[in-house]
Formats: sequence, structure tokens, C-alpha cells
Amino acid sequence: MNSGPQSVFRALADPTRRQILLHLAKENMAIADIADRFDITRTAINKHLTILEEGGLIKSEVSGRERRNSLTPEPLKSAFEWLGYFENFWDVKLSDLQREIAKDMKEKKETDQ
Amino acid sequence: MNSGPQSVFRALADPTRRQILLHLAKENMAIADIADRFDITRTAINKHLTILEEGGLIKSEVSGRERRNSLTPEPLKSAFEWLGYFENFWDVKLSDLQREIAKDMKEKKETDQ
DNA sequence: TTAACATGACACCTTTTGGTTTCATTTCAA
DNA sequence: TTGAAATGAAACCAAAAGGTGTCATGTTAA
Repeated sequence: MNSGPQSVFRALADPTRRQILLHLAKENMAIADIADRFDITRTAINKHLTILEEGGLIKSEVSGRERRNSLTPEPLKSAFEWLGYFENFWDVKLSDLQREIAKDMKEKKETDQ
Repeated sequence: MNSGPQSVFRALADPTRRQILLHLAKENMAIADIADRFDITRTAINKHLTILEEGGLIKSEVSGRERRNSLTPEPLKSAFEWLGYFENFWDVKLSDLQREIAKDMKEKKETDQ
């Protein structure tokens, strides 16, 4: 449950883990339910779940002999915001000139503060 | 230069690479310039740059004996959008509020007519 | 009460990662 | 023109990642 940018981006680096997040966005699932949707062993899924939990992206609670996993998407927001920093770079379709302009405007904004 | 979600998220997984992106967002730099800003060898930096390039996040062109690296942020947009899918999960309250506001404005507009 | 279920806990394996050192090659500048 | 600068390239290494299989333990349902 660190949820710093590192543990979040690390959790997102694996395609299986990203798919697990998408599944959990639709419904909460027990470990075996998740494993059924992939071609790898339950043990491997379990390791992925641990890494997702370390990133704070999911939480799980025991219910009888099951462990229900659910999405806790708040840390995704920080990754989203990290990427949002670059929004000014990609949304203008940048020539080098335009990039210079964007940079100048950003610098001006900073000195205004 | 694959720039699929996998190569992008993979490139973002390492903290050094994320920092390199932030540096290149400020200014284009040669390899040695980048290496000066970290405590690891130029060779290691070079490997990171290769991975960033595979993700389509940077491009580099030779200029004399230097290789200038620059940000090509478009692929970051796809990662941003992937995360945006979860926006409704982390900001449920906000989106509800926005929906209310939108509704109110629409109603107001209708009464204005 | 017992067999099937769901998971936890290990031990083990291979490949990838992130890093190093060393040496060669190209280019610039005094 | 010649040495320093910038990079390319290769060999090597330890640790982490992503898997597997096996066995033990608590739970549930017939």
C-alpha cells in the first residue's frame, strides 16, 4: 500500500495486471475467478494481485474461504495527473516552434506566481 | 517505435526514465548531458533512452558527434487515455456534481428561451 | 463428517532488467 | 594534426520479474 508514483507505475507495467484492473472495474472478484480469465496459474495471479495491492490499486478482504478483490482507483489518479503534465506537449500537434511557444508561456506563467 | 500501450507503460515503469522525460520536456539534450544529471553511467542512460525510443516517447537525431534527444509525447496520450477510463471511478462525487451542474445549466438555458 | 474448494506458503526455474567495465570509432577544436 | 569529447558496441553480472509445481490449512456444502 505504498501508492507512490513508483509502485503505481510499476503495477501498471505488466499487461496482465492492467487487464486485471479492467476486470475489477466491472465487478469484484475472488482470486480463482480472476485466474479463470487468464491462461496462467492461480499462483501467478496471486503475485500480480500482491503487486497491485502494493500500489494501492486494489484492496481485498476475506469472506469465508474466499478473498474478494476490489478496485481502489485513487492512486491511478496520481499517475493520470503525472501524465497530464505532458498534456501541453501532445495536444497542440507540435512543431518545434510551437513547442518553444508553449515553453515560453509556461515560463511566463511560472514567473507570474 | 512500437508505441503500443505495452511499450509505453513499460517505458514509464522505471523512475529514471520518467525523470528523463521530465528533463526532455524542458529542453532537448545530448546523451552525456542527460547522464550528467544522474548517478549512473552513460551506458545505462543509453539503454534507458533506447527503451524510451521503443515506446515512441522520444526521438533522437545525430548532429555531428552528438545525438540530440527530444520528447515525442504523443504516445503518452494513449497512456493518459487508458487511465482516463478509470476517471469515473476515482471521481464519482465530482462527476455526479458536474452532471448536476450540467443539468441545471441546461434547464436554465431552456427557461431562457 | 468428509470431500471438494479457495487460498496461503514455499521452493524452484528462466528470462528480463538495470547496471557495470572496457574498447573502438567518429568528430571537433586548439 | 592530434588529443579530448561523444557515442557505439560488446561482454558480463546480480537481482528482480514472471512463471511453475507441490503441499498445508481453513471452509463449505452435501
